[in-house]
Amino acid sequence: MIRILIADDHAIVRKGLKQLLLEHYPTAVIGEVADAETLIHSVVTDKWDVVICDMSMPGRSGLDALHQLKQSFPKLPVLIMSMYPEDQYALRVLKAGASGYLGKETIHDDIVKAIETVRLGKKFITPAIAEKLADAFDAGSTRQLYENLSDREFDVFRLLATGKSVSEIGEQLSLSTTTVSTYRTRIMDKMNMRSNADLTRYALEKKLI
Amino acid sequence: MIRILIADDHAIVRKGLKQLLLEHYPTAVIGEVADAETLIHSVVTDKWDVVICDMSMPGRSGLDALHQLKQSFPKLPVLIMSMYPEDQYALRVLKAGASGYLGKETIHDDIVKAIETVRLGKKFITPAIAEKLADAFDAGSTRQLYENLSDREFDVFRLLATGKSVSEIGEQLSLSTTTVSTYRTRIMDKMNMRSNADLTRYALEKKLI
DNA sequence: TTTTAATGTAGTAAATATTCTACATGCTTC
DNA sequence: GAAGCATGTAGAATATTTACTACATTAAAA
Repeated sequence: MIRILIADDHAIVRKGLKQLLLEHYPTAVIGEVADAETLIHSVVTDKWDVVICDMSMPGRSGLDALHQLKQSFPKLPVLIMSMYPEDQYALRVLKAGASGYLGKETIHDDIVKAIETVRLGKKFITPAIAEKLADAFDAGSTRQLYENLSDREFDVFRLLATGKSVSEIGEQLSLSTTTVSTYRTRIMDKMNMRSNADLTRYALEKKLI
Repeated sequence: MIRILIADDHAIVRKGLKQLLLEHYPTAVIGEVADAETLIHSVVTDKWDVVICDMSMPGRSGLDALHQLKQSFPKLPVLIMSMYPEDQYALRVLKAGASGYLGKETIHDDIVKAIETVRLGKKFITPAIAEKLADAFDAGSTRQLYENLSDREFDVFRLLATGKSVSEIGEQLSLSTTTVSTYRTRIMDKMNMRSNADLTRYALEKKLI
């Protein structure tokens, strides 16, 4: 008999997930919590085999909650789910100690396999994420993403994040636009991002611009 | 016996919502569709009393689908739900002919009342939205920049802000990329911006993405 | 001290995006 | 009810960006 705790602020999502889980584990005990506080509390007072936690909950974020959980219960498997298909978060989440990452798109198909995997103490990693992971891990682990950029790359990164075009940047730095474009590619590569908007978001978040 | 059609791309959300509805309407017939195409199709071939539709579905957006629906079936009540608590969208959605707007936060509590209301041909308006509505009528009130955008433009604006390229957007909305580009120009014009990064920044600030 | 990996730099060809123009429709406005 | 603007939509020509490749130079590792 498995005991699963669901943490998500949307009642509908909890309901749907619970339903889904019961179809596969008819005897399971399913707990539900709607915010990070309660999640922590529930983990302290009850015993769970797996926690499934949404990334974006009000109050302290899922990531934050994850940190706390892992500090007190390093062995409790936590699966993180998120609206964002972007596996940009995936790395962050795994680094923070999660046992797996599921986009809400795929959760329906993957959840059971994920649970089986993490119950054995293993991590559930989709191929796409595995690749990202491998790439990211041989570079320094606790460093900020942008710290891996070379000086030149960093310059370009900031200019891109503020919305400058590659040709404007080329002009400003007296470089060929293709050179700038090459930097851009390398930046995207190192930072694991796909669009300039990602750079802008990131830079805003880190207060780099 | 009520017939309700659910349109949402997340299987879990559909499942949860269905569950929820069955608790209140044990005899209800609940249909599920995962994208706008199928939604339209299903409305044409079957008869439904209410449609509950997610704003942000892949392919044509919920807003777009809503337009089409309303064109062919002006009297069919459509409830729009959205992840975003912000009632930024609410006005827009109501103007497009929706019978009500529900944030996914509150749907759990409001859905039954909403359904009962719209079945009578009335609109379901939460107090928060009512206030917005009132404000909107007050001409002097500071109109947000983005409120000057047409629906189509707004769709494109959001997608651009999240980092989608014009061609991706064209594909997603089944438009020529040049059309999307034209919208982009008009958006920049109306909002007085010059780069996609500006859009991203703005959208983040206003919590539109 | 080789060998290897990272960095700074571009060119060419291919892919994308933008500009400008155009046209049909639907709503206002006078 | 005609005139005019806002909207939804694209095509052709043009401009910009990207992918791929390449090659010194330097820094790091073996």
